[in-house]
Amino acid sequence: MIQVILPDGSQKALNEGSSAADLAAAIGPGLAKSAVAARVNGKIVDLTSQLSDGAEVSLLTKKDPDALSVLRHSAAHLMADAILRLFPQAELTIGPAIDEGFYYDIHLRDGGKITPEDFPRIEAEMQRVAKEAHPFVRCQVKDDADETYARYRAIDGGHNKFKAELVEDIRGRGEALSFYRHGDFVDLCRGPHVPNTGWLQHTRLTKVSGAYWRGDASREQLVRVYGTAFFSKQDLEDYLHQLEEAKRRDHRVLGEQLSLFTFNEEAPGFPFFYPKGATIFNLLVDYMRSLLRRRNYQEVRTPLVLSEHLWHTSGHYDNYLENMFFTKLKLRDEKQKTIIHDNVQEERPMAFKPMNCPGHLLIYQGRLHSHNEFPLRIAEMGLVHRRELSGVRHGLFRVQAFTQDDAHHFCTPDQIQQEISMLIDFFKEVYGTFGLGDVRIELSTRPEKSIGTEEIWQRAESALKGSLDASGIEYQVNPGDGAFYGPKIDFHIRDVLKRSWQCGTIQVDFSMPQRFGLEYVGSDGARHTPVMIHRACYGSIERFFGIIIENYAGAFPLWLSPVQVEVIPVSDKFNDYANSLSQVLLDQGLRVETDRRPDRVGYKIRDASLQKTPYIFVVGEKERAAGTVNVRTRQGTELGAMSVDTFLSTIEAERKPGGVAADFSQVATQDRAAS
RNA sequence: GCUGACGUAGCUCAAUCGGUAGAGCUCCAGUUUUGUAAACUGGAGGUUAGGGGUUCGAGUCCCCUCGUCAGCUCCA
Repeated sequence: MIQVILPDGSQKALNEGSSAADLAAAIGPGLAKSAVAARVNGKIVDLTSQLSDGAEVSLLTKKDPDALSVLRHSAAHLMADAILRLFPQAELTIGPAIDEGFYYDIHLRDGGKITPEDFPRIEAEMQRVAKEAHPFVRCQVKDDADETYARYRAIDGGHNKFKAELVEDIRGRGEALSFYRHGDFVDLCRGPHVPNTGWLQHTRLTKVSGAYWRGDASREQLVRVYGTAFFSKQDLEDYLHQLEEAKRRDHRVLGEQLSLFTFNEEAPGFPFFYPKGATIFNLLVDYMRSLLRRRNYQEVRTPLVLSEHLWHTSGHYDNYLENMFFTKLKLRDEKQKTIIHDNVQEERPMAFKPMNCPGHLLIYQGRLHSHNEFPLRIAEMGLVHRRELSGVRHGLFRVQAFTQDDAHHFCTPDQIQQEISMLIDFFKEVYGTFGLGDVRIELSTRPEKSIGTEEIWQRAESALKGSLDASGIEYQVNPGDGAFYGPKIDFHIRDVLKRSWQCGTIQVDFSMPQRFGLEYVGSDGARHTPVMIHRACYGSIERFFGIIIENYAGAFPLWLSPVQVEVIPVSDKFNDYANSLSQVLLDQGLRVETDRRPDRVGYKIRDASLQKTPYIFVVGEKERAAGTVNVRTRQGTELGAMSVDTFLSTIEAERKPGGVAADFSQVATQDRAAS
């Protein structure tokens, strides 16, 4: 007999040689049926794996997030099986589970291809094998003569050099080769897998793209087929629905439909904001400024173009060159005016700023500072330019010029922790205003390309860590992902579709102040080097704008709506009344439009609704006579007639950033009763 | 940057095998004076992304450049 320890600390006695499946059966028939895999001493393994005496065992059911990746990994095997049957020239490489599902990288001899048109027959084949419920069988291989190994080598033609490379690597590390077989299919795999292919009924292939063997552009081009898998049909349908919902909310499409912004071939990767987009952009800035004022920030403005020399001092030239735009001169030939000399070297070559920090450092240098004015918080809505590889541009999410709500805090080392604590609360408040309360924090440490000594990095990293630990906030560590001048914490927020976006960042920097020779006079009367904290909350205002477009699906809350009220006269006889109403609202600081086009009411209402205007006033004879407005919401609810004063007082709270939606349920009846 | 797909009116899309570039929306003009998600009629709008080639003839076939999209890689 052996004893195993269950998650609740209790012990269970089992026969020698019992598997995790046996344990599940011993606990109960329900668990035996729903168990997917097991976690033994922290490692996820197959249900069929043997348990040893004293092992800590927990059984994974479909509710466990780790079970989903086991399922998806198994689905990758199933897909590879189906593809081999349908594409005889296919050679398998690797096929892992990923966040959204799984993929398999496949090499096609003779340069064939797999397209989405092939998905239905691949899926049909997968479905067929899934229904047959073949068990996944693990085999450990001892030597080349092993039958399973021979079968593996032969399964896709027998000349698969990718497999040979993988096997070589594994043997090089002195590890045993393990294989998984289901039906006729065998694949090299560490496992674990679900018990049998019958678990894989709810799979779907999603897309296909190119990839390189081992992510190396100089190696072979592979076809990467993506799919996803779920335990239940409902989960799969929910996922597919969410994909459609994300498509419906695409900020690039909504940006055009709602006349917010556009792009033009003449300036690839640089957004053009239409009046409505500029309105929202400015509202985001206004809101941020109001918060900055309350926290004693001082806003500055610094140049877009600065000398190349400065970027050498800051370290950007050595560490950020590929992302920078440099100025080039063109000059007419002095003798022959028709000749233009291109790329003329300037005496003082200049570059566009990719970051605002050097400008702020120069401002700091402008006078002598005292510790008494610390923490000194210098802010700027700074427009930065960053050269991007052509393939990575994406709407407002990835542009070549963007505005950072940037700031730099200059402080003493012992002020770091309070500054960071303040910032964490500050940023969370901002995200909450947009309904983005689900915030995740990541700490990134020293990257390969960086400036500063190891000691300085240690200090900066422990300062950040200390602040996070002191705040009692959970965070995840990303080794080697920091900025070149210092470690950082990033804020990742989840939108209504549970998608994660990186927004805010806080970076502790001991290097830059040193490089620029910054000083302050301490209480001891001596000169010291200040610490600099780089921080941005929206991150990029352009990107944040894109995020909230998708988060709200274009139906902005009242305070952010570019047009808050659309006044629609039922015919041009009531244009004067409509104009006078709109003037009243304008005087109250609302953003109003009057639709005086000679069209029918229905047409104009439809138009305003499609533009997602929060409130629509329909006015005609009745309203003019009673001096009222007839209010309709963008959801299509008719609130009935009410006075403008009633309307204004009811929406008062909703007009403020983060304000709750107005409740008209009492108002309309009151007004109706009064009239 | 790499791989693949794509680029036709301001927008969304047609155009059979290589044979006269077309529709809806938008816009403009007129009629209608309109009551809660699209009134009617007419008009304007194009070097088919740009350049080169093949052909009697190119939106369509070939090459180059630019851009867009999906990934890869990278990032705010």
